[in-house]
Amino acid sequence: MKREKKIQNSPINVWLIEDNLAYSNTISKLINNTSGMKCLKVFSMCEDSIKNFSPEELPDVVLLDIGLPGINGIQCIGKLKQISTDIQIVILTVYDDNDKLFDALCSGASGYLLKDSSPEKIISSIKEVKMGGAPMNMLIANKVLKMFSSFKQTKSDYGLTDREREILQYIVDGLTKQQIADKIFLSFHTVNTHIKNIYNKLHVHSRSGVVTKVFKENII
Amino acid sequence: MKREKKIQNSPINVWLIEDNLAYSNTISKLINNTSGMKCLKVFSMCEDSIKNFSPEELPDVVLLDIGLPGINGIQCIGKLKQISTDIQIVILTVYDDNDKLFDALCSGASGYLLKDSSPEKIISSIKEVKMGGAPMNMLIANKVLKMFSSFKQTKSDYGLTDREREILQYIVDGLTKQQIADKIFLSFHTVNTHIKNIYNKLHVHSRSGVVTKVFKENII
DNA sequence: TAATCAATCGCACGAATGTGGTATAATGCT
DNA sequence: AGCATTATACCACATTCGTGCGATTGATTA
Repeated sequence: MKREKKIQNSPINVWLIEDNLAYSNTISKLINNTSGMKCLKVFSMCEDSIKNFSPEELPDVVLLDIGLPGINGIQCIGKLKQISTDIQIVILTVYDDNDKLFDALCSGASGYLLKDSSPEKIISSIKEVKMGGAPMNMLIANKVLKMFSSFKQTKSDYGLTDREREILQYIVDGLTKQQIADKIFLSFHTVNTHIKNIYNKLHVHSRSGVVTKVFKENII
Repeated sequence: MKREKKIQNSPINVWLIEDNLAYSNTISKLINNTSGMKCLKVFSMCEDSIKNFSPEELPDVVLLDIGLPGINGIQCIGKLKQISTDIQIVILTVYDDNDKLFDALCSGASGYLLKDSSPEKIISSIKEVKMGGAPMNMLIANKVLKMFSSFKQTKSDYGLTDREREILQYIVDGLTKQQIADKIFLSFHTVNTHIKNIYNKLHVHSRSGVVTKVFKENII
């Protein structure tokens, strides 16, 4: 009973990592003026946040500005997550380029906000990420989804036949011509011919070339 | 002036592809009872939506249930996008597994809602996607971001030295030992030795093996 | 100081590769 | 019926590869 009450009532412990003093003042005040959350620590560098922490008072949510001096802000995400995966990290930045966004998400960020976000959006994002959500600006969410569609494999085929594709797979697996011949009960010469044709179709002249092409262009 | 007014006032043209009649009735009524949007067509199969369309009356937004009979709902996304990339597709489904989600996003979906979403969420999502956003449920957004962190390369290294890594890159590029030697002004024998060491460290015995390992385990 | 490691260079040789041919039977298309 | 494609098979040969061995130099470390 007491425990339950504590969990419900304990404010969300928010840390802020941000080098712009004016902005960090604004945000920390905003948070502290909101019931249900407290901005307990403010750092201007990632290093400080990692050094100055004690295991008892881990943050629930970290608002992190990437692109500030000192070590790479992106790396900071990983280091914080290393301390505890329970720390939810929300990026708060002016950068909206795909590279930073992608790197931040890959490193384990749970949210991504641009600095032009409204105070209401920032507050709701803190609540949302605490509840297991992934707050983002509309623009950011759109970029994230577009990244997926850019993953879409073009599946080049180069007009390979089924047999050629089969043998190509064995080449990628590292088998020699003789091993391939044995495996699919063909003559060494037949395998040799197929490989010749594969090389012609893919315009390569070596095993390394063909394997690299297979992976880079998602053949097979 | 007149044009501007038309753009502002023309309702969002929404299509619904959904085989559950009760649910599709509910949703289409919900949309038609909301000012600013109209549900002009309802299909129970993807095929119908692709056949029965005329270039003049393209939808702005399609609410698509994946996992209904007929062709794969995922493929439907691609086909609709092929007709026009301006069509914004929002998935509306009961499935929340990573595979369906991933495939849908890769195929070009601009939003992903679960069927337990509130009517308000559905309406706001239609507006949001029209404005260039990417509406998702909290749970879905979280899954999407988690997918990114699962991409994170482990960067196996196998204790390769800088020189070895350099030569490994040339192998991947398809150069022969002699070509590598010429390129970095080394003796053929030195390159040979480096490659021997690389093979030992990576536990491979052929060029195909080493290249495959490089790509599968993100070495270099 | 001794030891270890990385980078360099060398030789030898069997195994495998890449490439130039040619040829036959089966299948499908038009 | 004729043509194209595919899969099959063979030969030959120069090139390249993989791997066994050993050796010297310089830098770093114990």
